[in-house]
Amino acid sequence: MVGIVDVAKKANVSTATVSRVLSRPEAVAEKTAQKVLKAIEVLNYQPNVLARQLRRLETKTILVVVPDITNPFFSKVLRGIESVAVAKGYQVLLGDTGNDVDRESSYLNILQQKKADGMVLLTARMEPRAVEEIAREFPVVLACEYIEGSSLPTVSIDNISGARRATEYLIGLGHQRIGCISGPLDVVLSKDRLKGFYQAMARNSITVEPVLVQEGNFTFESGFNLMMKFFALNKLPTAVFAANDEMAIGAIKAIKSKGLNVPEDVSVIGFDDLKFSAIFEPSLTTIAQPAFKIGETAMELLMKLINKEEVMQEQIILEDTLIERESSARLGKNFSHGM
Amino acid sequence: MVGIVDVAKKANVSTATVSRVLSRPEAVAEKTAQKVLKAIEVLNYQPNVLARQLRRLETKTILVVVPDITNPFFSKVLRGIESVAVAKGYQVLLGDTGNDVDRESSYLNILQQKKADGMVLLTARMEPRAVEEIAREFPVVLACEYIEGSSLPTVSIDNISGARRATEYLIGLGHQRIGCISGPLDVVLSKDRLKGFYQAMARNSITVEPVLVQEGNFTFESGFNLMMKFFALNKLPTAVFAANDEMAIGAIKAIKSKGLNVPEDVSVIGFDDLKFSAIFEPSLTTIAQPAFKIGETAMELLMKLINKEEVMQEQIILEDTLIERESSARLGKNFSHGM
DNA sequence: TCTATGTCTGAAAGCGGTTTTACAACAACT
DNA sequence: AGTTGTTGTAAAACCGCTTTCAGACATAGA
Repeated sequence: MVGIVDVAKKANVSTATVSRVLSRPEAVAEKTAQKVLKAIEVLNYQPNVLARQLRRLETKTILVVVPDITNPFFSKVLRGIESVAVAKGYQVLLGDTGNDVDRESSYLNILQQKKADGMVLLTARMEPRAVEEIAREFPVVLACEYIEGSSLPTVSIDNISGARRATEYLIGLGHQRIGCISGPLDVVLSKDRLKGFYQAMARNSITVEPVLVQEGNFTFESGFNLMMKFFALNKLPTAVFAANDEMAIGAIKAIKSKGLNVPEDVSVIGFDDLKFSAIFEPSLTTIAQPAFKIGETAMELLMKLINKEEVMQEQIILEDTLIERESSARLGKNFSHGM
Repeated sequence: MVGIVDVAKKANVSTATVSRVLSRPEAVAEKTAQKVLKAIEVLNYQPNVLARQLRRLETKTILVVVPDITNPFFSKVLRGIESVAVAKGYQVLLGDTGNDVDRESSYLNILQQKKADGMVLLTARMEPRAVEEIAREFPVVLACEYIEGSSLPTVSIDNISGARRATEYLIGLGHQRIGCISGPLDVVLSKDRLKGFYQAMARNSITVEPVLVQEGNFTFESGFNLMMKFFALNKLPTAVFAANDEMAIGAIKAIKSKGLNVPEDVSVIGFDDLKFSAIFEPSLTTIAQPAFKIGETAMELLMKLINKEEVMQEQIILEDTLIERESSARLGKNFSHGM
């Protein structure tokens, strides 16, 4: 291992000078710098980052905790985070929890052990208190999710209004018997989307039949099964709001499996706008989240926290968009197949 | 910051003793250990990992370089890696290259700077020489891809035989005019799949029409466009082998857009077995790669290299599987719609 | 010529642990 | 009692780099 002392020796200067050439070249004479640079070149010297970090007490690394990296929505957010991280000279340490709360909180240690300068959480199911405590001491930002009643820095869309918009869109198409396949209700984000659904129904004075609201877990399978449940209960809605695209697609498959058509017999709307949602047939009407942008924004916010910059706004809400595609249609519309 | 000296002072021992209590408790008297433990407890002492790493010259971190984390195939491999990493007390640093060769090689520095103990590459488009050089000095394993003519540790399936099997499956269904939509040919993996395609054709003495072999880039769009090209050239094959599922689905969409049906008019087979491939309609016949297992195996291999264990086999080939679904059928089969 | 000012550089003290070395204390043997 | 061996602890060196502090030297001004 070639170290800074080797370079110093070779260039006939002190280690301090070598260090300065690397970090503040303007503070050292041109001629000396040349000598040092050459020695570095010849010896192929690579500074040991660990030592530098220990000295500076910073890691240039941030931790991202994800509930499921396999989920394309999260990986897109992650990419947004990564893109600005790299641009700012940071690396990202990945923590995939596999939707496991214990593993989620175990990642807090990494921060405490100074292995990362900050953290962005894409999931927040652990003890709110634990997160808040950590956040007091280290830079933390929540993305996508937030913690109820806490004012931690957060970047997300407004899930309530998004879900409300989705539901009102269906109502606008004439639907009244609208089913809802929600996400797991221990997640704030799911609660919000459900809340938005109820709000839309209430605003339009439509009574919600309790049995038409079912709790899923964001997987394709749960979407499929819960739609089948509607069939089994003989409570077929004319439209379904699913709290994410994967479940929406599951629901559509269930409808098709019963020989019915989407949107002719049942309209379906999802949430997230996965790439695949545009490809699926029928293509899925959905609420698009700016996933990449959420990631970017969250990372930018985190950078500001790390650099102790003035932050005027710690709760950032990004815009979602309703994307109309084939899976939704006006109630009772007379479909003329084949043009 | 409470440090080891504070603990030592509190417990009335030296810092060395505190350190020993933490790393080799058997080397210190029971009574002393108790005192120390209590002091640690009271002060809520957290050892500074950076300092430890600097001294031990290890990071307990591995670097994973991925071409595109958004691609569900890679994220699944990544998950496999992560699962064994966590089990062994390692963290994973993520490097997403966005398919950019420069960023790919820039990640090599992380290793040289000792920010990671080892690396697994899910992409290897950079200078083979650069990789080999790094691999001489640090533990490196390639997963999914490999480098031609090099004997670096590798975990993957046999892409040649996989592609051959896919093609021969189509041939077995009676197809002769088989089109191939390959991956980008600067990637070994793509070359191999193409090679497998040619092998299958040659073994069965079928002449390949050059125009029926087109180079895509693994995206849905390229699959769609190249299939459209077949139409435009008036060279419609009766079956198509696409080098991955995304392109296969793109091709199917193109076929459908022309008013033809899959598999009635054209059979399509893909490669990877994405989750979505089973959901898409028609569900996709494909070659399944054990993505998670590739990740696990690669990480296990890397662990052995890091621990300088004896490794009997450095090139590991895992089994792929042909999954028959709806997108492929016997040539000229008389389809009876509606059962 | 002598002092003031400024520019460069080197020595040394950390950063916060781990590990080696040395030694003290005590038990067990001749 | 004197020697040897064992065990537990403290002191100090070390990991490799950064940064402060002060000294050396050169140039400019008095």
